Amino acid sequence: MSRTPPNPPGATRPQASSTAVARLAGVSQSTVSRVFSAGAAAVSAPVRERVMKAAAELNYRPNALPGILQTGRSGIIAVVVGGFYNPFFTEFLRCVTGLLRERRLEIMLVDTASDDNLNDIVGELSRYRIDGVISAMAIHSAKVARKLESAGIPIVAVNSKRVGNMRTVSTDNRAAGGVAADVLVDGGCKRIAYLAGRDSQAQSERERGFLKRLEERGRRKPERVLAGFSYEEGHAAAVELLSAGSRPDGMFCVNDLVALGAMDAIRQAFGLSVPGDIQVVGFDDIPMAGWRAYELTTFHQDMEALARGSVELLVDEPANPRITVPCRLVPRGTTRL
Amino acid sequence: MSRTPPNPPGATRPQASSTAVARLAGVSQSTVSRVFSAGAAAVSAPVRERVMKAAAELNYRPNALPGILQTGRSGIIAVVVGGFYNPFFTEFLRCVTGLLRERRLEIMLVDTASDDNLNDIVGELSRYRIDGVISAMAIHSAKVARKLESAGIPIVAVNSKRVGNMRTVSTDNRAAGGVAADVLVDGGCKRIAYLAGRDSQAQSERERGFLKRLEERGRRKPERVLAGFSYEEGHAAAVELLSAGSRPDGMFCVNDLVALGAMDAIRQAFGLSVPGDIQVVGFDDIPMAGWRAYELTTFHQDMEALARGSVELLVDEPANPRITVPCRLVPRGTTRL
DNA sequence: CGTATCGTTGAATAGCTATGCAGGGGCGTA
DNA sequence: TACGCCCCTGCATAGCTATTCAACGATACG
Repeated sequence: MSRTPPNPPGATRPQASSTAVARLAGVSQSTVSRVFSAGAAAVSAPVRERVMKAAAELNYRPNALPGILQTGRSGIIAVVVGGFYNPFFTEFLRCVTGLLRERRLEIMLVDTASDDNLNDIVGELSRYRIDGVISAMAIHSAKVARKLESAGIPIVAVNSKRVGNMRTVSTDNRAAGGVAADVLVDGGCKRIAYLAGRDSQAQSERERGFLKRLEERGRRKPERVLAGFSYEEGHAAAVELLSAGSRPDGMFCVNDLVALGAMDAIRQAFGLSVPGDIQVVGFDDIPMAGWRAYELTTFHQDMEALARGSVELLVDEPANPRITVPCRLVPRGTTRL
Repeated sequence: MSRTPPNPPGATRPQASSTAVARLAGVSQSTVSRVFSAGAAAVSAPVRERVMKAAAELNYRPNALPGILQTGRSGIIAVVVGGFYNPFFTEFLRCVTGLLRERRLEIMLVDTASDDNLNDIVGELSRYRIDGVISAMAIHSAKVARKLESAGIPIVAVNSKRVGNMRTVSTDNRAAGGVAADVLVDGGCKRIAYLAGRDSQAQSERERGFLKRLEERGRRKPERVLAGFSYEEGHAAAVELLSAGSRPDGMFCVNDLVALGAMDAIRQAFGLSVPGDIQVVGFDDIPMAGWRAYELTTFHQDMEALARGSVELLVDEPANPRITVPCRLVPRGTTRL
């Protein structure tokens, strides 16, 4: 055990280098490198064994950094999520981490809501020579996208409008909005309301499809309340809606959290029944939508497909830079259908 | 614009080096480095300006890798979470990402349930010269901890038993278990049940404190049902318990997800009332515990404190390698108190 | 005017691995 | 024996930045 200089606080113990292993094993550094290289390198059995033994003794682990320095490829993908409050994001994260790990790519996590923050972060990611970015924020910034592009970092955005050369993968929000309209109309709803999210691509597409189908079926424009994306906001929006005296008998909500908040308001604060008095449709199919207290009719976003699309778009660079993933209605207990 | 060799698919556009900037600005590479170094380096105003202009033209971003190569410190912390299903983990993740970002540390995300997987991952993290690991798995592996230690990578574990030189930060699970017993006993419960999680430090500490206090207060051992950690498992466990004919009037659940599942079983499947027929206490205080349909009495884990403790323990390396964070009862509507 | 000092800049180097190139030895074949 | 070939190993190098040391000019002071 040789003495090493004192480390700054929090420093890792200095790692053995391949040169040190080589010295101990009585071979050259190249040979050590070959032993640890993935390809079936040409190393004789006895030498290989000696190297392995020396490596074990020194606790040697190959260092990826010099390789990155030469190739410029770090094998690291940044995943940007816009707030963890929504289980939708965490489920997406779960799927993506699994897929990236299969491809032996590392995940750098970036959590941000504000744009300023993201601006700094672009610089930070460049410093580490990130190979690409998968962005699953609720609200995307065109400015940041362009900045990444100018830095030469490819980006895939989920449920986002296309900016520059950005690749996108999206749920077919518009089609689902249409189906939501069908469900409520076919279920016999006469006075329909829409609980909207803040401005985002997903939100506006869902609303567009919903409005279009309602119009096609001869209904007038539904009442619209701004709810945001959270349970509390959904609850407040429903209270506002029902307090104002309007009594809708059908509600389409921008996502499940909003829908669940609205349901609780309808039932607890107003003593009304779902689906008896008001039918409710959500979006995302987060686990809570299936909980017995809710049994929410909603749309299942195929997270597995969204995640796979993101990774393929980023890594394989297929010809078509945009993927649309269908999503399916999950009929449960909050609608008549 | 000089020609560069073709890139492999998915490669980032090659980044300009400080040497290239230096050439364009007509200065030395050292000078460019000084302009971009944080400390107020001694560079004259006109030179600085010329360098900045050249850098902007080439879209230059400093490369962190050579520095890492020399110092051995990557500025990257790995955060290991054991499954995203529990909002507890995601909330922890949110807090930790914020704190690490403040300290200008990057986050490498590792999601794993299985140990085998983790074993590979230790090697992977060494390759990137990770500065440290924050582990928030439900179930920790002593083997992995030792392997990390032998690799010289410091580790902080949350709600885990101490292994080797590992640093730990934990909620005071045992004390909280005692308070849970008080709440149920003081609330008048006569037949108390415990819905247990799978083997983990948090689980066993909560149970230990709970049992000890019940004994101190002259109650006999509560009925114990194994539930796991999820909503579905909690639901199933409660169904099992109530179907078996035993009719507890108080329940302490290893976490909120289990408690919410149990509540839905009690109410929907058996038509019983909470807290009328059965009082329920959970653990974690995830957002859903406050939802109007549940209003679950539970213990708030101070995630902010747990996260801060983790980061400080890892980065500042204080004398005491273990931190215990108190947690507080949040009385809501599922108990009489 | 001589010297010390300071501010600014350049040259050289360390940090570690993968890889191309060359050399050495062994073996088979003519 | 001579030659060619293959297998294995070592040598040298690129990749980029921060930092140390030296050098240079200018300024200030005695």
